[in-house]
Amino acid sequence: MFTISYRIFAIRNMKRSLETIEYKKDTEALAKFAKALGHPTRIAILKHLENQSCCFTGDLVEVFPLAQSTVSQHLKELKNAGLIQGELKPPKIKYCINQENWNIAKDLFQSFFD
Amino acid sequence: MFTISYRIFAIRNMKRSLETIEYKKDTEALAKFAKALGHPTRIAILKHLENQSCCFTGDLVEVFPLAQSTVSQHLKELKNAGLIQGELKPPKIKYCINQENWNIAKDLFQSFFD
DNA sequence: CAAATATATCACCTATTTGCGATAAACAAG
DNA sequence: CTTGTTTATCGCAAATAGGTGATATATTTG
Repeated sequence: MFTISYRIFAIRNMKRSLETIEYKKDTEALAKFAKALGHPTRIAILKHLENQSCCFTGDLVEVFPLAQSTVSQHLKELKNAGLIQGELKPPKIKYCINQENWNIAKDLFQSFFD
Repeated sequence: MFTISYRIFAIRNMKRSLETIEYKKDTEALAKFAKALGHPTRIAILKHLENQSCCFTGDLVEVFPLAQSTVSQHLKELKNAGLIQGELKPPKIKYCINQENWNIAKDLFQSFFD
């Protein structure tokens, strides 16, 4: 088991790099959008926004059996990914789909899948 | 700051549920695919497979500056998500896109984005 | 100013992800 | 059976994600 060939292999098998990898811009962008879509709650929020066109945080808290802070967190991630945007209607915040980035994401996924 | 109204709010603001949420089948499926796509290395692997149609683990280890075990992990996740499949060509393994699930994912994303 | 309302953020905990080196496993060839 | 080749898996550490209750912030209204 601990033969010489194993040792030789082990050396060849070692870490290739410590630097962070450089990917193409499109690859990074697609991965970022996909990551934001990678949770069922966030998919459901976006579907909800597509139907309603817009809605408030409170509406979503009523729809999902989650704490308000949890819903807020998911909205934050969607906003960071650029998929939604919030418009202040004090004291509420109206969230809508960010149509510009939505189209970018749509195109990225479309061309990715041929 | 610690007024009565805060206490009343705090109670209303508490956890809504401890059970796991039930989502629609499509929502779960889309989230699962998206999660698998949520890392640039995995996007790059899939793009590579789309070009080459198929390739071995070793080919990918040469393409990416990552340890062999790391590449293997990413392949495992893509396989678990159903996006790729491995065919044994001992001692190698030839990975290809799972066309059936690929089309399912494609349709899910397409109808999600309208 | 005080109270109410709506939302965000903090501190905390647990679970998952990402990466690695080392090792195991499967098989072909000598 | 031993060696070499290729890939998977294990064990670990660091980082990130997901959820919560508590608290902060901002604004309207009395």
